Amino acid sequence: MTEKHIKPTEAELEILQVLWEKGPSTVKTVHESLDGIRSVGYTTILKLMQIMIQKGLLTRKRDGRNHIYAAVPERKAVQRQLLDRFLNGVFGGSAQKMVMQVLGQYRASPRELKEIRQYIKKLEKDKS
Amino acid sequence: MTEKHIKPTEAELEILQVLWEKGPSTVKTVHESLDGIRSVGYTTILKLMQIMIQKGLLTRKRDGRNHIYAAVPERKAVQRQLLDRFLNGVFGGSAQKMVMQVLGQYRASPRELKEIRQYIKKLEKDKS
DNA sequence: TGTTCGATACGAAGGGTTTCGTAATAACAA
DNA sequence: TTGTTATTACGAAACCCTTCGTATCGAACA
Repeated sequence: MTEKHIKPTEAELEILQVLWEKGPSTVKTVHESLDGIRSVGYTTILKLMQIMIQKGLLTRKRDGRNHIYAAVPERKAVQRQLLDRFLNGVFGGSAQKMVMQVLGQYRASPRELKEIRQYIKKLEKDKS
Repeated sequence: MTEKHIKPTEAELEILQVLWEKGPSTVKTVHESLDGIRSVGYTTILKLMQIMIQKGLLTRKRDGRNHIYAAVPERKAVQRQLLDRFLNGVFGGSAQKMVMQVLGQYRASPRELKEIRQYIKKLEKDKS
């Protein structure tokens, strides 16, 4: 399951998000989730999910007259890959630059900042 | 110059990177930079850069028989926009989750970690 | 069995990106 | 001026993603 090149499109990523969030679901469920955010046809989602099966991004099993779809790659794995590409493509591979930009751009709550700081301290300890 | 929707494609982003890095350049320079990384034709880059002019991503001026191209949007502005989309699309908008994943995934040097920690402290102070 | 109705399968259009071949152009040199 | 060469302009193909209309299927029920 450790696919070399996971590269979901934007629409595919939306679908994966729903499945990661809700667990294995029908097309109907996924469609209802997404249609709430942006208007999109039922068969559009269906088609996308069928394509995603061919690409190996989803699996499915029959359940009466429905299909139940499940995400194949794990959320973390996809995030890791996309992050890697993004970091290299947009920030020249500098994790530091990216982190600082994120922290400056979105004000994390004091609690979050503290947690991040502690996480860094932990990393610093683990290293030595 | 504060474009509402800056959304360079991948190829366009590569070109912008070169121009941000090297400053205003000819097609030849950009092509040589990119061709070193992945094989791509000269006229492909030329065409892309011409399209980018139409989109307002680049400007150019004549210089003898050449054109000198320059990036229009600032690096930081593009990074900010792309980061915003990425964070929302991939990490559900949680800066904290993303930062922690980045820090865990790429080991920053002790010096970088320290700098980030200090930056956070600065943020914490500014807030109060 | 035959009808109904929700779900699936499929084709094709529309839009965008990337690619490159070829034609036109302009500077420079002979 | 004319030829040579580097550069630009342009068109079109190939590819991919997204969208949806329509056809098909199949379970449930009368």
